[in-house]
Amino acid sequence: MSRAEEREEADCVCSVGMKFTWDINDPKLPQDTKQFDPFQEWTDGYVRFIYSGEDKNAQRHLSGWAMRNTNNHNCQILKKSCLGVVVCSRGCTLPDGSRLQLRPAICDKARQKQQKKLCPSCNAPLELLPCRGHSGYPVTNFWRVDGKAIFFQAKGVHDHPRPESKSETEARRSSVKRRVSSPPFTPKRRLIETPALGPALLSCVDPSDRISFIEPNFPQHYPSFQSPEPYYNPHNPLGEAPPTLQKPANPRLYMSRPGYEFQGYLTSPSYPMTSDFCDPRVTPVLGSSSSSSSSSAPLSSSSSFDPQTKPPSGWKELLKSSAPYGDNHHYYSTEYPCRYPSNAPGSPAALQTIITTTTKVSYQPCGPPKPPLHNCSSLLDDPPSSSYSTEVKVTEESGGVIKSLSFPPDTLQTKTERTDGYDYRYASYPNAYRYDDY
DNA sequence: TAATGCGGGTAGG
DNA sequence: CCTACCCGCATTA
Repeated sequence: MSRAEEREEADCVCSVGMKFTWDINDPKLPQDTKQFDPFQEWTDGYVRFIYSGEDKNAQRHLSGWAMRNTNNHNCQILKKSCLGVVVCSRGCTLPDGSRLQLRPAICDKARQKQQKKLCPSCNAPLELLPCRGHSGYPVTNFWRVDGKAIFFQAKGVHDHPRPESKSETEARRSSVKRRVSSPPFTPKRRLIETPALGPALLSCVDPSDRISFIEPNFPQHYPSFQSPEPYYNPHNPLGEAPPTLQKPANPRLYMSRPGYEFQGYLTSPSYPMTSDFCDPRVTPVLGSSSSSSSSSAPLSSSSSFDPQTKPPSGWKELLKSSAPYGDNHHYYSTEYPCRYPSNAPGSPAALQTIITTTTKVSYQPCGPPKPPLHNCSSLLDDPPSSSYSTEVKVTEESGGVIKSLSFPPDTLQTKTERTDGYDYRYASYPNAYRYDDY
């Protein structure tokens, strides 16, 4: 590594993972990592991190978001997709002014049960707000162990509030259990998911729990990475819908940007493109949809999102569950900056955010048993020592064409139009960029 | 009871 | 060839 790079490393604001140009599917991942990222509980956006293989949280593939295992038939890469968040279907406000934002149970069965419960606060049914931050599909997280490092890659921008973190949920459960075991009775209806305390409970939980994963030792080296404050402001009173594009400078945006676009991973234009960011190789192609996509004409058709057809299956349930809603669900539309991201206020690029990327995934069938697969370990068998050449990567990938589209103008309206109580949630399906196969 | 992972299998693109 | 996703199974906490 050159001296210059080292220096860059020192004052670079981006994560170690973002400094390299890699994709979770690459046969070879950066091997010369000298530094690891501190564990990030609330990753969001198209980010990459390289954690130490020793990091307990990374080992457990932890995430603040409720992520469930997804079978990608690739034993080298663990894939997880976001389940969203469970909220009160009525969007009621808890005594403390916050809103219920439960962590969806990971287990399908448990989740179904969970959804049958009622809001501990207003007794309205609970609703699962699915995540659709990745082209209308749930945000996905990928984990891969390679050498001494654990590579993490996330795709998509969560378009829903944060659920309780795992530790919060656990804390709540145990505290409830305690309460239940000691007192002779417990209001039955409170047994819901364990009630009311959505955020309220936070006050009962040891503060350390809120960020404490298994090893809370990591000082946030990258304060700009994760905001301690969820971008979704649960305290926002229902009545007053905040400025739509109000996205308070969201620190998390500052972390995910380098390196992507070149690969076709896209990066949200909303991510600051300040020059002090790392990856020097990056050549932002974002705003210029036309330039790099001469051959992508066909795709532009995808820009005509049709919430009615576009959204994946999960949607039906969505509709089903949200349809009954009345009106006071503004918060869905107004408080999810992710869906209506903005960078510089007033920036036209504001709505172009949710760009997604379809990365080619090398399907690596696992296990030798069945078909005489070439050992899927090929991925790992690569001489770990071989130095990783980002340059190589770039050239290889440059064969692809990044297609980009701008959000249709109506995206802007989605917000104001949404008065029906549910359609707003399906208004913006990006699918703006695609990675073209040669 | 759940969280997690795994992997077989399906559907749609 | 992929991706998303459903389902059951096993292990662990």
